[in-house]
Amino acid sequence: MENKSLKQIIDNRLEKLKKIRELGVEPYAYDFNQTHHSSQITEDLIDSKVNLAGRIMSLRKMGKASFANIQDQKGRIQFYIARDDVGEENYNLFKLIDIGDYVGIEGVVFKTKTDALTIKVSSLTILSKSIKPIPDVKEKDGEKYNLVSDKEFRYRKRYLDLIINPETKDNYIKRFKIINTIRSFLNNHGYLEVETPVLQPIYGGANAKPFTTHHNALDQDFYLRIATELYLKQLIVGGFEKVYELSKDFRNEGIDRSHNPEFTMLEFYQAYSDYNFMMDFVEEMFKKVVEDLGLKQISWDGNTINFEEKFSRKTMDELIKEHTGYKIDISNHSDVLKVCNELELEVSKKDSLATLIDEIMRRKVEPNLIQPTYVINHPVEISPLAKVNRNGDINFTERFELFIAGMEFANGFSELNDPIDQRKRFEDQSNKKDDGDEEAFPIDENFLEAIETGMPPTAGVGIGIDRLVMLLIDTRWIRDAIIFPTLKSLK
RNA sequence: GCCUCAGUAGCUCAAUGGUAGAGCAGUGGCCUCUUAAGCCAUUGGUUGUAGGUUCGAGUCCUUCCUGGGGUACCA
Repeated sequence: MENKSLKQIIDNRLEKLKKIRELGVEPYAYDFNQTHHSSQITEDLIDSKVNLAGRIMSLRKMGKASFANIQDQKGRIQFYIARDDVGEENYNLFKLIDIGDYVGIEGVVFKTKTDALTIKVSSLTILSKSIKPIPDVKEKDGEKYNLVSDKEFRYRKRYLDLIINPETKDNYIKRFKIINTIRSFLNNHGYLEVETPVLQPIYGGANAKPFTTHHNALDQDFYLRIATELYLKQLIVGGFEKVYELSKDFRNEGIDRSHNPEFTMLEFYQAYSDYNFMMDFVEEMFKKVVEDLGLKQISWDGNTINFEEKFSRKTMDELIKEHTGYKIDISNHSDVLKVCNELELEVSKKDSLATLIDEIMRRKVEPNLIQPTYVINHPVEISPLAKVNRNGDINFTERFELFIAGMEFANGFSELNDPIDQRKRFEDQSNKKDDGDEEAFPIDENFLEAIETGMPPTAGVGIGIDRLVMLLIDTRWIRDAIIFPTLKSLK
């Protein structure tokens, strides 16, 4: 509960609220005519009349005249208010203003003796009285004081983080711009944005533990989707040729620096194309996003990443050779096992070939893929929805994963459209599940029937949007990229 | 899930096991060019929670809660 100190502050503000009403003023206004934002106030506007609105961030009261700063979406601006300019009544209202209140000001732009662009107020309107105080951050010479250091505070009360920390706001503005850029890119290429069920009777399309829920009227359990893949492909079967869905997926797994239980995923599918086409397309999309942010290269966690060069494409055996020095036949289990042991990886000889390869990739290769790199042609066992290689090498698939700065950003493939093969792959997954693999997914008969009806050759891609945002705002923490991250409730 | 660190006023931080303190914010006063405004005065604490050790616990031990950092699963 609130303790005395906070209660005292709130009581004082409630008292002021009462006094404002006694002056015949409604402290929660209905509208305000904003003619300018703080960032638009320049020397060119000196002597011009302007109306601005925003939140009071600092106050310097000096008896019969005062300075204060307001913050709007674009930044901050100082205003000057003097009793002789606004009149006794309006100045008395101003005296009841606190840090955190929203106000509207009408006035004229001028420069103070210290050359600060300032609004000389002719009339002040209170727009919203703040009852609960915001942390008062002080700033001098770019140095900030009393900044809230508690990360938990910033995550639980993101609105305060946004008020206090301009760079937090900048990061989320970037996030939402990135998402808009991606939408425009896909729309401009003839894609249709679609919606598919969040509540799914059978989960699939990825290897992950799902959230489970229950529909009362149907008396049936549903899963929150872990991926949109199986529904989007049914739309391809239905005759849509280019579709995408940009939305939340849910995975009931651990929370850490780079994982949140709900996260934003983009999946898109294009009929009559293959993974080679999609690698070009994804590359173009990434370059467009980076360009729209006004960048040619980006720095992330101390690395400089260049988006001007063509993304390289390498198979797993090429990459393993490059990063470990071992030239191995990745279809030979005992060779791969031997290399795993020599690299001191924690594996057992019972592990499948695909697991062993994956282990080498994850430990020794992927963290070193700093510049944009497509890893291509994954083992069929870990790619149950991808077509096998057209060159006849049926143990490997036409699949790619895009790595940048050691993180995976995209996963795509030539979609498996052979219904007989697809059923067999599902049965293998289902057997793994029966053997206790919690993340293998169950057989989805609806999906198989759709494929049996006939799906055109198609390529599809999934892109983790939160990761992309992390890359572009240069953070290692997904909580800096997700505006309301999942937290445990306080008891 | 495991390991580890942390939690003191609205915010930032102090306090050898020995009376819980400061700055900012708040409140009252003075102040018509201030900008971490200034000057004077002043309010505000069950030290995350529940126990224990001790003459005495913010400090040592244990439980629980929440979070941070690792790590596992994973995107």
